[in-house]
Amino acid sequence: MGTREDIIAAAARIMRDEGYARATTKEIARAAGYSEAALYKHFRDKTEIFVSVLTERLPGLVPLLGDLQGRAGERAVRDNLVDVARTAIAFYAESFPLSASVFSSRQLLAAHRERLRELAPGSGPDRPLTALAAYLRAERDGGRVPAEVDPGAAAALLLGACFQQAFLVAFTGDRPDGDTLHDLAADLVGALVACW
Amino acid sequence: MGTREDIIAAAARIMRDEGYARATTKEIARAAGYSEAALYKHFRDKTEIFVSVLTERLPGLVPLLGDLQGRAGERAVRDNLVDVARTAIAFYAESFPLSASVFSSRQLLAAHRERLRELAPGSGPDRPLTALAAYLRAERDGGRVPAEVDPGAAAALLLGACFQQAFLVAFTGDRPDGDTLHDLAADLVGALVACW
DNA sequence: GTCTATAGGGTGATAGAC
DNA sequence: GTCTATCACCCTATAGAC
Repeated sequence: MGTREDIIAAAARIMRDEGYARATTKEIARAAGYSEAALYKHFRDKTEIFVSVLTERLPGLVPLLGDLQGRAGERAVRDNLVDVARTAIAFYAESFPLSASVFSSRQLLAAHRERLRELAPGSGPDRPLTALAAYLRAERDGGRVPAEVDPGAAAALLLGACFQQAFLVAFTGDRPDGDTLHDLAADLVGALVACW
Repeated sequence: MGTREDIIAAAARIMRDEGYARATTKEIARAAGYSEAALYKHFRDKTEIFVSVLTERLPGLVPLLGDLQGRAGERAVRDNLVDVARTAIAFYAESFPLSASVFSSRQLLAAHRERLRELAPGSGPDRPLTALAAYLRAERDGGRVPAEVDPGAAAALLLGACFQQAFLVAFTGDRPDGDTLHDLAADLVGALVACW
């Protein structure tokens, strides 16, 4: 692991555990085992460190969704959706505190938005939504989902619910155990596909 | 408007427009037209100002939901839900940047959570969810919603989707016009109640 | 209740040696 | 590439006069 990666890893850990406000260059440098000056040899400024954490360290929800689309038709749609919901809640719960920090300053928000578009076009926060909608469309074309279903709206309902549940988890601070998580995911999917 | 209200109003404006990081005591005092010292005559510390903004200035989504429950049966459930969705998206879009700021520091998050429970018990971020679920239960008891519907899950789907859409709006920075908002709300509700 | 002034501590970022 | 040392600034909170 190179210096740059050390720094990003340290920054990610501090931001997650202590909050963005505590993630000063001094703290990051100390945790990474380098001097503050070293930070500035690898990153233009502090914002660049933060944006790098966000774009390079977040675990992917998108990969799961991508796989899913290619395998449309292999398993029951309902089971696939429960998997998606479970993964999404866990993913959002982990990434929420970090993503939310972006809103602590307009400048930071703008920088992040800009950076995201420049180095990973089309991988913004709406990416999971479009990926899930594409999967549902594929299943619908395969006749395994009723023709009347609106893939975009259905994806928005399911992932939106996961997003908010994750917010609640992050806010209250207690993470649900595996069973609770599964039940929650199953209930949401159940309500969504009630009459499919 | 008293001094205290002036301060809260100024703080709210700065936090919304500039982000929490920019909302320093100096800025707030300047914008409110008072000295920094005056802030500390009305609030114990800066956290108390922030929490006051959050609990006293956010427009109410809950009132609408409360009214709704009392009037179950008067209008088509679907129309009521579209109203709820529209209001919820607007509400969440406005409050998201502020609420998100809570995550900038663990200490702030803890303080806010604590304060919320102490001065408005049961009005946490899950309040709209329980209120909407109660409304749906009332309609279900009245036979206007199928017996198989899970009110809690349905509420989580609809409000969750609104929450995430609001996040996307806040993230990209462009707010949708009234028509777009209405269409979005109608699509979400349509997908939810497709077979009710 | 409000002010001015300041304490006391942190901050991001840079210079220059190795 | 990394270090030590430091700058210039900004932050929250308080003291004391009016």
